[in-house]
Amino acid sequence: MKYEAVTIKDIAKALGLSTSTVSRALRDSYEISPETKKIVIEYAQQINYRPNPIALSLKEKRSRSIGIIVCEIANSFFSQAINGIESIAYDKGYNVIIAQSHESYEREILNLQYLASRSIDGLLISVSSETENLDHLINLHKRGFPIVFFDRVVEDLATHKVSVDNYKGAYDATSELIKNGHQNIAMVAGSEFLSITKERVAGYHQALSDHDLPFDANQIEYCLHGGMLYEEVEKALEKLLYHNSNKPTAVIASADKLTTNCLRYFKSKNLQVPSDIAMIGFSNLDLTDLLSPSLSVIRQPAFEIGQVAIELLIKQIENKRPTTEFEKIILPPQMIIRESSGAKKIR
Amino acid sequence: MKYEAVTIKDIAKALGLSTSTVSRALRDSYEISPETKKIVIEYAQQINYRPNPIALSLKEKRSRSIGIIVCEIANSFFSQAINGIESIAYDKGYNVIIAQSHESYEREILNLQYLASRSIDGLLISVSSETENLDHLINLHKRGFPIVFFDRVVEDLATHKVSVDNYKGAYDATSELIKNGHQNIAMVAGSEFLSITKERVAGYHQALSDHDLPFDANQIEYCLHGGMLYEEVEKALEKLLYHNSNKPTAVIASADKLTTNCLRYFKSKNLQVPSDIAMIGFSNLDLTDLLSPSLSVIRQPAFEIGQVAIELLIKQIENKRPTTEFEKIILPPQMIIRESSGAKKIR
DNA sequence: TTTATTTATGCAATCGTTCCCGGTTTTTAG
DNA sequence: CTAAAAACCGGGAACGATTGCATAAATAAA
Repeated sequence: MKYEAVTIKDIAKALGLSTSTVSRALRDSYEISPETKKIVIEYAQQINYRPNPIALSLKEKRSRSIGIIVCEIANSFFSQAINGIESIAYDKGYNVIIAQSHESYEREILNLQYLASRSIDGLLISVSSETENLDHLINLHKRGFPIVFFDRVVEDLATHKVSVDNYKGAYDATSELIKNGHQNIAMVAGSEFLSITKERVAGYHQALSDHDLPFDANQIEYCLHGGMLYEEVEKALEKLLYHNSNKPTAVIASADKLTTNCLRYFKSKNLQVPSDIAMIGFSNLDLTDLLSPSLSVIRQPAFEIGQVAIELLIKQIENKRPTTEFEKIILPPQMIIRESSGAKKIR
Repeated sequence: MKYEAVTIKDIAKALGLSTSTVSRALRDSYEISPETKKIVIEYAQQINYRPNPIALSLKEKRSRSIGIIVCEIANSFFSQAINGIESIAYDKGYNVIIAQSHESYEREILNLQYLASRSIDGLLISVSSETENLDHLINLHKRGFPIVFFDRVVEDLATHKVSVDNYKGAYDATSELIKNGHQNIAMVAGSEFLSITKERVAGYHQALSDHDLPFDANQIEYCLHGGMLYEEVEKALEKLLYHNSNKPTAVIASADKLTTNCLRYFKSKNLQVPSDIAMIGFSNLDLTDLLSPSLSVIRQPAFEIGQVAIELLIKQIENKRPTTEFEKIILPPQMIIRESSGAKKIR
C-alpha cells in the first residue's frame, strides 16, 4: 500500500505555475511577487504540503540524520546518554538512528556498514567490548566522515572524544572502601580492550598504591562481554572469592551489568553485603537506592555526555572546512555512598 | 565537511560503459554479458561502491525505515520491545527511527510530524499517557499510512494491534494477593486514558468480585504521567494509605515506573514489605529479583510484542493492496511470585 | 522615444539510480 | 543465404526539490 504525498508539481499544476516559482514562493524568495507567494503558500497549507526530505537529501547530499552505535539501549547509562543526544539533535533538526552491537565486534561492523549505507551525516559510537581492531572506523574516518566517540573511546583515532573521568571514579571508589577498613579489594572489570576498563583499573591501582596497599593482579578479573552474560560474572567471582590466596572483603564492579550481576551472585551464595563482602559499582540505574542494602555507586553524567557528544558532532558536520583540532572532553563522575560499601565484618 | 561517495557514474566513466549498463550489471540483469558483469562487479567491489539509499528511496518512493514512538526508551519494557522490533526489522532490511514522547501529548504530535516528514514507510506506536485525542493518527491512517499499535493500543482506529492480556495480568495479581489473605487491596494505576489502564482495572475489579470482595473506587488512584514523576506516585499513595477509610494491606502497581516509585515511597516511609504492605507490580525490570524483599511481578513478553508488531507492520507495508483485515493479537503475561506479595502481618 | 533596469516567471540541469525504449551486433532457424 | 530472434548495450526520462540562467513584461531613466 503506497502512501501518496503531495509534491511541488501538484501545486504548480493546480495553480498554473512552474515548479520553480512554487519552490521559490515557499522559500519566500525575493524574486516572487507578494501576491503569487500568498496564493502558493495558502494553497500549500490547504493541501498540507510537506517537502520530501528524501529529495532534499539527494540534492543537498546530506540526510540530516546521524547514527548511534551502542552495545545495548536496555542499559541505563546508554539510554540516558541517548536521551541527551536526542534532546539536542531534535532541536537542531537532526534525527538519530540507533543501532545496537550487543557487545559483538561483528555486529558492530554490520551496523556500521548499514548506517553508512543509509547515508548518515555522522556517527556517535561507543565501541563494543570485543572491538580491538579499528579498521572499519579508520576507513570511514580517513575519508573525512565525522565520528565522535563517547564513553568508550579509542586512542588511535584523531576525532572528538567525550567520556567520564574513569580513573577518578575508580580511585574514589577504591579509596572509600579502604577508608572503611577494607584491605583486600578485588575488581570485576569489563573487557580488557576498552579504554574505560584500563582507566578504571589504573585508578584502582593508584588508590591502592597511595594507601600503601599491595597490588595483586589476581584480584582483577576481566569480563569480555562486560557482564552481559551472568555466567561470565559468576566465573569471575568464583575465581576471586574461592580460588584466590587472599580472599577479598570488598569488590568494585566496573560496569552497570557487572554491578547487577555481582549482586545477583552474592544473593545466590547468600553472602551478606557489606558484612560478608562490601561493594561499590559503576551504575547509572535509578534503582540502586532501593536495593537492600542500598548500593554505593559511581554514577556517570550520561545525559550530559550524550549532549556534549552530539554537539561536537553537529559542529563538525556543519563545518565547511575539515576539522583538524579535536577535543577530548572528560566529565567528572559522581560517587554516591550508601550502605553496600560499609565496613567489613568484625571477627 | 563533505564525505564523497562513489556513484554508479564513476564506475561507468572508469569502465567506459553507460550508467544503465553498470546498474544492470550490478543487479545481475540477464541483459548483460557475463564478462561485463564480472568487470563491473569486481571494479565496484574494489572501489567499495555502495548504492545510495537516498536516491533509491526517491525512485522507489519508500525509505525502508520505520518509525517508533514510545514514551521512554529508558523503560525496561520499551527497551526490550525495541530489541524485538529491531531484531526483525534488521533482518528484513528496514531500519528504525526511535522517538520518545516522554508521556507528553504535544511531543507525540511533534514526533509524528517529524517522522512523517522523514518519509518513514510505517509507524509503530505506543501512545503517550496524555493522549486522548487521536486526530493526528487518524489523519495519517485515513491516507493509507501503515500504523501498528503495540502495548498501549487505542480502540477507535482500525489497524493492527499487539498487546498483552492486561486483564489477566491484573486478575492474577489480585487473586494472588487475596489468596495470601489480603482483603483490602489498592491499585496505583496509570493514566485513565490508556487502554492498558482500563483493562488492568477491569481485571482487578473482576478478581475482587469473583472472591466476593467489595470494590471501592477510592482504592484506585490514577497517575496521569504513568509514574514518571515521583511526586505523582507519592500523592497517590498518601491518599490511599492515609486519607482512606479502609486502609489497604496490599497494593498493585500497574506499570513499571509506578512499581519502582511505590517501592521508593514505602522505603521512605519505613513501611515493611510485605508485612506492613504487600505488593505486586507490573514490571519488566530484570532486577526485581535482587530487591529486598524480592518483588512479585507481572511480566510482559516485551520482546515478543515488539517482534509481532513489526512483523505485522512490514507485512502491511509490503502488501500491494490496502489492508482491510486487521489483527488484534494478545499475548499472555507472566506472573512471578516472590516475597513482596506475601501474607499480611498478623496482629 | 529609446535604452537600461527592475520585477516576475519559466526552462533546464542537478543529485544517484532504475528502467523503458531503441539500436546494433551476433546467433539461430528455415 | 536471408530473415528472425536473441543477446547486449546506450540514451534518456523519471523520482522531488533547488537554483543558475534566460526571458518576458513593466517600469524608470535618459
